[in-house]
Amino acid sequence: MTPQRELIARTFFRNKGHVSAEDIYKQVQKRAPRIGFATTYRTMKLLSEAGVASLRSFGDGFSRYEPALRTDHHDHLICTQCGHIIEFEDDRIESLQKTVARKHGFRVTDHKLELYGICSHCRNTKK
Amino acid sequence: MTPQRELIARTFFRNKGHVSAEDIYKQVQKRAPRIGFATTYRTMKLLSEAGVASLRSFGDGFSRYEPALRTDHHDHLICTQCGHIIEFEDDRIESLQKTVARKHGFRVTDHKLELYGICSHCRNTKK
DNA sequence: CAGTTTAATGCAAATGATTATCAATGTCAA
DNA sequence: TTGACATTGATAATCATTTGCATTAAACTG
Repeated sequence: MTPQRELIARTFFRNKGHVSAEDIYKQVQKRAPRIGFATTYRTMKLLSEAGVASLRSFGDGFSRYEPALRTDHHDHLICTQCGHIIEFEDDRIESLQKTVARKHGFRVTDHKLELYGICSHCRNTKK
Repeated sequence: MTPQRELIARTFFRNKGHVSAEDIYKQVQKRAPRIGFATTYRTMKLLSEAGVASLRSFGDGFSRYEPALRTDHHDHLICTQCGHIIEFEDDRIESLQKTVARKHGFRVTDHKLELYGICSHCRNTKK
């Protein structure tokens, strides 16, 4: 554990998740401009391999990280208008997923559920 | 509609879906080696914009296309070992998704559910 | 401590998927 | 046929991410 890794990790956890490597890099830059993006990427990969961050790629060009410490499984509602992401959790969906997977002989290790749509805010302030 | 576009489209539909642009390019190459990948990418984008193909990006580096003609909504089970992808459909999950989204004030336009795990085949043939 | 091994940094260049550029070619209507 | 216009295909450009490598710093060793 080096100073730069510590700063990067702290910066990462300060966020609410869904952070891109570049986001983290920019934030880190403000505090320590000498840290290169290579180190940021490397550290995020380390955190990811250590199981403390998990990689998630939404449809846009680049990959995002979020803390993997939490025990709850959360999924995402993504507004296609303003890009806002909110998390949700639904045990009934979770258990149905397991059922479906079992039916197909799968042992599920992870899952990803994303609902794309228009959030209430955008719907109200639209045209 | 040009000959190369027709070939690319035909090739695309011959597949079962979840095809990457490069997959299509390679297949097209066998029949018409003079077609460049630029045309393949362009045509796939056209098909996608025309609503006849839909873009889907799983976690791996590149984007996949699948036919969008079907009326049913299907989701994916992805084996993290052999990469095999099978589709499934579950109305109960669908309706729960709508419920959850409504609760958060979202109007859902699309969704994506991916379950990652080990398929039965890989589980049986493993060490 | 001094010296040596080792790992981590940061810059720049490499990568890999995708997109844009552009000259050459094809299409088609007048 | 001629010109207007879209499409092609080869290549160069992009953009996020990786990697190579020389430099620096930390961690042992005696």
